[in-house]
Amino acid sequence: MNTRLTNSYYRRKIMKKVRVRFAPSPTGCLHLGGARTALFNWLFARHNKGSFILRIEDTDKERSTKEAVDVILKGLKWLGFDWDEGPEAGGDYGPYFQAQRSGIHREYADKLIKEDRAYYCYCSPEELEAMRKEARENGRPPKYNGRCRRLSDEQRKEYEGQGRKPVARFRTKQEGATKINDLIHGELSFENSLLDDFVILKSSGTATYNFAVVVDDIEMKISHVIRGDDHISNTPRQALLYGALDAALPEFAHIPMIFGSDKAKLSKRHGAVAVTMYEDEGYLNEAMVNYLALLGWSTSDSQQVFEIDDLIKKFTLGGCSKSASIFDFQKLEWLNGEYIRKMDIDELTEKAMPFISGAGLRVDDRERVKKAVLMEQEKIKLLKDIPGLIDFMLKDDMEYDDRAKNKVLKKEGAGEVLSDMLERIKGLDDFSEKGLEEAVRKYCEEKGLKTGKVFHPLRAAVSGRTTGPGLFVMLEFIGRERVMKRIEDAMKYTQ
RNA sequence: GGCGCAUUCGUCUAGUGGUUUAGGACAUUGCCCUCUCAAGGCAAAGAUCACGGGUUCGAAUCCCGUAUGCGCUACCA
Repeated sequence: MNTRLTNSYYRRKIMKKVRVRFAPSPTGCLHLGGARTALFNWLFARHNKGSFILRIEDTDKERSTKEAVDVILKGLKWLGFDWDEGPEAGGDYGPYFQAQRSGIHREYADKLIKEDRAYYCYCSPEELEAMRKEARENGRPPKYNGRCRRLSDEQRKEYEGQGRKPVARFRTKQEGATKINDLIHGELSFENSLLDDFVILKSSGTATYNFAVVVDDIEMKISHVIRGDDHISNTPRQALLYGALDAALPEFAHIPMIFGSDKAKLSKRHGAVAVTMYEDEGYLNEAMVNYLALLGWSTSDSQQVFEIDDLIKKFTLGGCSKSASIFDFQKLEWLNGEYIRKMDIDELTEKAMPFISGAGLRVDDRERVKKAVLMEQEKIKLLKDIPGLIDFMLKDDMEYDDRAKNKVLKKEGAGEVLSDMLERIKGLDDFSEKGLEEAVRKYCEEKGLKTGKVFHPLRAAVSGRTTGPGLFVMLEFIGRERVMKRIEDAMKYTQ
């Protein structure tokens, strides 16, 4: 076999290897929008057997915190998005904290300066502000006016002498247009003349966002940039930098944003925004991932429920929509219920435990808790709901809700039914679901009563509510002694 | 202000020139099942495809305007 051919084939394979990254800035928690961006990147990587890289963009030293990094990592782990390279995972293209890459950024900037594709600018923030204000007042776009574009050595020395610290600006070419092929939006075109000489290195010596991403994406051999469409307008600037740095452009895919119910950007107002807060609310990570995938992505058969492997198998960027979507809690809850219903009872009990004990219920008899959960499984939407659904079965004392007290127990005949039931239950040989049902039905028959006339007061008396699990399983579970005591207690509400 | 992106039932969406009286899902309403609540089954209601022009025998689908929303226009990311 021809070696050269093999090499080029091999190289092409390498070049084609999918490498995507999720690059959050640790200035806040991992919210839904970020989680969804992470999800699409992760799915794309897994679908294509590529690498998913996590890079922390902490160049804004003012606002970045270590706590935020931890929260982001925790959120990603909860959702199950494992990363192949990044914090904790390591990798060959580190460091994965952008702040630690400033040396690399500066090297690239130096190269641009040397080639005169970038230059130092000594204008102060005040001067720039005045410049913009003046431009605006005269009806011109507030672009940088290029004052330091051609500085002589003397001028530069003079500024330095004044103690001015320069920024580095990219010499943006003003002719032509920059075209970007976006995998979701198609061809995007931008006039270069609308761009100004943007800053690539701040006076502190650290890179700006637009420069740092490009350098890091080149260095990390990122093949596809999948990010929120709020970055579309940044893309031409970045594309120009790729060109100046003589690097091949990655593929771009800009995914739509997620809004709250008021069509505004998601914020604190929309409730639990940190992804980890959904865990505390009793959402399942599988449901969350499934729902997030449904926001802005779909298959042509409108499938709604996806196991994670199915999602990986079916995910393509072509299935992404272009327009922003509104986060719908009701649908998330429905999906959560779907997953809870499908869940193995031992696993469900395990996940429910913290919520149950957190509500002050006794959990030492695990089998008992499990049985109680099983009885209500089909009804659970959030894990958080569980204590309220089963507490009357696990506690000795119990309260009567309004409907039970005033509607059911007050009904005519309820008192008589209850005192009869008390007698029969006392003398019942087989206090089991089956035995109870037989006895109660027999009683109805003898008395010529509709089953509802008996079942309902009995349920209300024993559970204190009008809804709940099947009556007879519930009675068996609660136990003869407590059932009898509760019936006695309930008689005081009857007329 | 300039530029960019978006616009199909309340919400998420299918749809890529004729198979569309615009399909599905959540939510809503009704019926069935049933000891209750759920779940499940069935059904209804809900979209003049943002608006206005074109192109075409024919447009939700292509083109051009307008409106609205969002984004960028920072030494934030």
